[in-house]
Amino acid sequence: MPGRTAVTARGVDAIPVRPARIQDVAAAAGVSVSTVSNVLNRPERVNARTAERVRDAVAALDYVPHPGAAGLRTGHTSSIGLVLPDVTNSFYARIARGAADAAYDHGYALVLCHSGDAPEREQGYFTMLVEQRAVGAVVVPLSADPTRLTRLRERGIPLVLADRAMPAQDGCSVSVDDIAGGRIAVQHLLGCGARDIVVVNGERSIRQCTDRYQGARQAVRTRREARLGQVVAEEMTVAYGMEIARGLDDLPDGVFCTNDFLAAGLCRGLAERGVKVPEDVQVVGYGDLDIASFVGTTLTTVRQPVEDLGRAAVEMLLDEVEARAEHAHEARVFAPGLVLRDSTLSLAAG
Amino acid sequence: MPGRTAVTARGVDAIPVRPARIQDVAAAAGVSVSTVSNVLNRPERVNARTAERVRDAVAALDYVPHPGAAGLRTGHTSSIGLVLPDVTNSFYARIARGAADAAYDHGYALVLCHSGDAPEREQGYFTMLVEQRAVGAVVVPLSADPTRLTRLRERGIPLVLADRAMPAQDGCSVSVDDIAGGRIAVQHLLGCGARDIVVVNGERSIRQCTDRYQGARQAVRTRREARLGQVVAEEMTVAYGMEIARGLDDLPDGVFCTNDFLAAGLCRGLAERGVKVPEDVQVVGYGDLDIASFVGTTLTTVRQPVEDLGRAAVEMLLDEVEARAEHAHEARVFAPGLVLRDSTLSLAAG
DNA sequence: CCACCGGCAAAAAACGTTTTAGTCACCGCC
DNA sequence: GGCGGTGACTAAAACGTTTTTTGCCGGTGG
Repeated sequence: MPGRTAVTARGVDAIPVRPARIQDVAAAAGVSVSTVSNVLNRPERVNARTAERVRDAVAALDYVPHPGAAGLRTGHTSSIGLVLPDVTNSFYARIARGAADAAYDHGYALVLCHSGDAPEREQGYFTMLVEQRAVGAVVVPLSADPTRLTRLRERGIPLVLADRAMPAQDGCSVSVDDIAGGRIAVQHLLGCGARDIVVVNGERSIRQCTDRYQGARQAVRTRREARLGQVVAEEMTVAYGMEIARGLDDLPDGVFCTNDFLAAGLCRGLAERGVKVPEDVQVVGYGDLDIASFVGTTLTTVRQPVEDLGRAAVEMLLDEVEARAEHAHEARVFAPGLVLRDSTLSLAAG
Repeated sequence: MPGRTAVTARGVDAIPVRPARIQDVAAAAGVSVSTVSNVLNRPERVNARTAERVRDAVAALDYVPHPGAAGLRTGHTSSIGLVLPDVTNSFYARIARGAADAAYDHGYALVLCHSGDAPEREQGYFTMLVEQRAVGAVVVPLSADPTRLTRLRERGIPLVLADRAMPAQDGCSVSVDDIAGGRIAVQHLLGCGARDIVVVNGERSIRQCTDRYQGARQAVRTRREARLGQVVAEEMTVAYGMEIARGLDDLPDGVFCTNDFLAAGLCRGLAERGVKVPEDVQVVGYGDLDIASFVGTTLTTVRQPVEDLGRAAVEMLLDEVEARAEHAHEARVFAPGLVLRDSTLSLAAG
């Protein structure tokens, strides 16, 4: 799709005014270059009156330091990488938002690396980050294989893994507690009176899926009379959710879908069969995607503090970058929460 | 939500091996520093055999040039800014993806600036970009007021506006042709047999909304017997879509909602009233959000080539950066397309 | 009166490149 | 044999900072 061009015009660029150097500021303030630098970086070392004069000059000339030059001298830049599979996926987008917020607060630039499910591109970004002398990176790696990350590691670029566990001696990581998530989901179903519960799950090979199921089992064990079943969908999509709804033989009274797409599909499938949600079957989803509040009967679901993940990742990274010696690696795990909507009876909360 | 810490460990960082400098390469290859530089930047100037030797040394030492130092000398970096209101919004996320792809292809780093609807933060990012000496920026500005962008402009940082028109003499811009979008949406309704059509629109102050309505009018004018009405929603949300469905007095036979949220809500509201989509009323949405394929009856909608927007923006920006003198500003407009789903009868396509 | 010190400020040496202006050897030509 | 040219390389000067070292000056304790 080449697009059409509406209007064009020669670029009449303004005269590109050369930005002020530190030297100019020094001259304007009648001090030496080093004094200016000191005012900017260690104000306590310089006399208040002089500092004042220098600051005036800075303002007058609209001086901004050249980070390249500074980085050259100090050996570190102020940019960090964020590499993730797909910005378009709302889960990762939320991580990105959290990371962007934190980076902004700390004055770092966040360079967005969209690996797009292509391992070679992920690798390409890694080398770009070492080229750029990025000071660290938050990464949601494409595969669990940790050797892929060695290139960064051995170049001395600190890493924080997001949404993937990491042996804590290797570095920091942030993730959501999926066991707890599964537990609160099923606890809620039990609290709403459900006793015959089915987990509609994704592939067993996905860590998140087995964790959520494990949490569900923990919850069920607390109730003598409750039973737990499981159905595994090939893919975690709306379509498979519908299919599973059609295939359910004896209807359970509660269903925990380990993702909101499955849950949405399931609800639709049940509706087609004339089964009412939540009167006949109560449903809990997982993820609190946009879709959860849009489907026919809005979904009770488990919400993950994803922005917090991104934010924490950046902050842990910067701690490592700035503290260096005293930094202790940490695998921080966040607690999910429950969002109550129409697909459960909500007799009890939690 | 503080999160809990599972495991911690002292950071046993690998000895931070100082990266090789160009000087080391020169020594290893037995040539001067400038020769190495020439091999890397203007290979034609140096003897093939020498170049070979240098390249071997580069590989052996795993040398990567220091962009800060290079930028210091050459005066330009290789990073560009992408500032947008919200990465989490799928429209902007798709722009980001396109931009990231293009930036990656051209070897530029894309720094993500999430302005989050806060004008002062947007401004903060602008100054960050000039500090960082970014070579240019793609921006989806928060407000139409162009004076906000002057800070970048007068610092000589080229800009490409995305999703907002811009006088072409001031710079490049990319956008989607919303008039065409409105037209094809309503043309489709007409083609499906609808004659009494209502546009469910957003605030008149939003350029996109008035454009889409204008397109709708154009389409209707081609049919003598067709009539067009308009309802304006306070906000373009699912909730308002439902409300409007409830309030419709004499049902039209076709509805064009200028965004998919409205359309989804409308469908739900109609269903509550027992009105069948598409048998009684045909509905077309706009935007092809995820939601469009999830709602009860999946939505026929207008799809915008958003990734192309992002990609084109970056490419136009880099053209301006690299060509400078010969660059001609351009306001590129992309054509939307129609996605056929269940909410229209699809007697005719397009 | 001297040595020393503390508080400021300035000079100068990096940091890792790119690029300009050579240097040098060699060649062909009158 | 001198002379201009050319091809291949190098020395050295930037680029804009930060940081270490040095220097100055007035005050203070001995």
